[in-house]
Amino acid sequence: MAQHTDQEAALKIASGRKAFVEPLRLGERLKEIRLANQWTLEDVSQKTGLARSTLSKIENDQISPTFTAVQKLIGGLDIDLPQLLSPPRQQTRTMGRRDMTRRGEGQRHPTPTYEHELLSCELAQKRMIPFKTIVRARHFEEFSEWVRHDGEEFLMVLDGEILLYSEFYEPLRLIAGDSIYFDSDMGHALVSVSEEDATVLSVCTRRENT
Amino acid sequence: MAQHTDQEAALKIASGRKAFVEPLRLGERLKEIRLANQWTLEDVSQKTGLARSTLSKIENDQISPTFTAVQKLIGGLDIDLPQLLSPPRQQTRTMGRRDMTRRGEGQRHPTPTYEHELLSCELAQKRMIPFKTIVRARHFEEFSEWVRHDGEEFLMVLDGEILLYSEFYEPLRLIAGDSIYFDSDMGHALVSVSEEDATVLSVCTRRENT
DNA sequence: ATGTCGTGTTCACAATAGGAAACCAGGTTT
DNA sequence: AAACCTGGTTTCCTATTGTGAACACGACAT
Repeated sequence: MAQHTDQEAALKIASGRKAFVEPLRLGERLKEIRLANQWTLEDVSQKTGLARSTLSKIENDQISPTFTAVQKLIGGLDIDLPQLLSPPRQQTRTMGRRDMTRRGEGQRHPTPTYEHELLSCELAQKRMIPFKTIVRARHFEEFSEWVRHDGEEFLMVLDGEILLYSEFYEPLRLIAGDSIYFDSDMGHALVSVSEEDATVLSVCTRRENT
Repeated sequence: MAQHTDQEAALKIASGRKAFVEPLRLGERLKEIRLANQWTLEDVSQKTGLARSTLSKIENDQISPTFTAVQKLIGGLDIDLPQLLSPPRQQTRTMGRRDMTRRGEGQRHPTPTYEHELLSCELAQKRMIPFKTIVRARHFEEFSEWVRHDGEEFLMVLDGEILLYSEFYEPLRLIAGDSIYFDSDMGHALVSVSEEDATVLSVCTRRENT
């Protein structure tokens, strides 16, 4: 973790959170694709409608293309985003990473209804997202709409007692030690029903990036 | 002249089924995500480092964000491209399964060193495997060899105190409330060091089907 | 009322991306 | 040699993005 430029560091501080800005060699990748297909800049220009010069600058990381430009690229070259962005298939498993979080030392992230504490957030590129939550909500009405996010979620009540509302089921009462696993794209919402605000531990699957 | 047009048409058909650039309501989608998480423009600004005004204009499709801007978005909000771009991703899975396990009602699975209790084991085809463990081992020597399994593991100490031995690190002392995330193909082993046997909650990723 | 937060939008300007043309190789042809 | 191509880079200049400040609107106080 010593490869941070000042700008990246500043960004981290400014954003207050992780901001794991991956290198994302988009230009490099584009060039790869172009050469792999033996296309010339002019060819690509024809296909995409972008100027030769623009393409050159993108490949050399001299400019950051506009999103419309990216669309023209993926449209014109008939590729898709993942293909453009996932050249670094490095992923090299088995590197033995680890990231420990002491009690209460996670990154706190308050909302009106929940108070989240993200755990192990030093580690990017992980397949699960663990976090502890203090359930501040007391009534279902406090939620403007269902909470939902792609993937699956596992949840265990650590303290207190909650009511789990979900889109397709009756509300479920859970006390400390109880746990539940569910598809998190089904709307859901938690409220505390114990005297003190309940706390739960959740683990979500991260969305697969193809 | 006509030939030129034909050529272009042929090119389109050959190279791009999606010759026309789809609308791609990126702004709309961003707003969805923002509201779904009950974030304000200012919040998102903090998280991403982009100006409030910029975000507003992006949401209202008044500008096409630069790719660096998009990166800041996905980085700051901890989402990924597909999530940002695929609003119609709904109704794919959304089957809303769930599986609840009351405290102590999981499937017990004892070993000499650990006493596992599998949670939510009614549900097949899930991406995570949650289980609670009573750590009976008291000395590292009780393990004949490293525990290791493909994927990643998240672990939180529920009661007591443990020592986490791992292949590439010094032993780590964890007490109730502490948590850790690690690549589980790295050898690991737990021993209780508190008076009573410690209990931990673990969640493992299931082996990928690739 | 008036004030003052907090949220989202709209200025006006600075920063930067996109495009046309000029430029610079290195090959061919003459 | 010089006169071409051809593919890639660089130089302008314009169009657009990105930003801070000002603005408008409500909510909620005083």
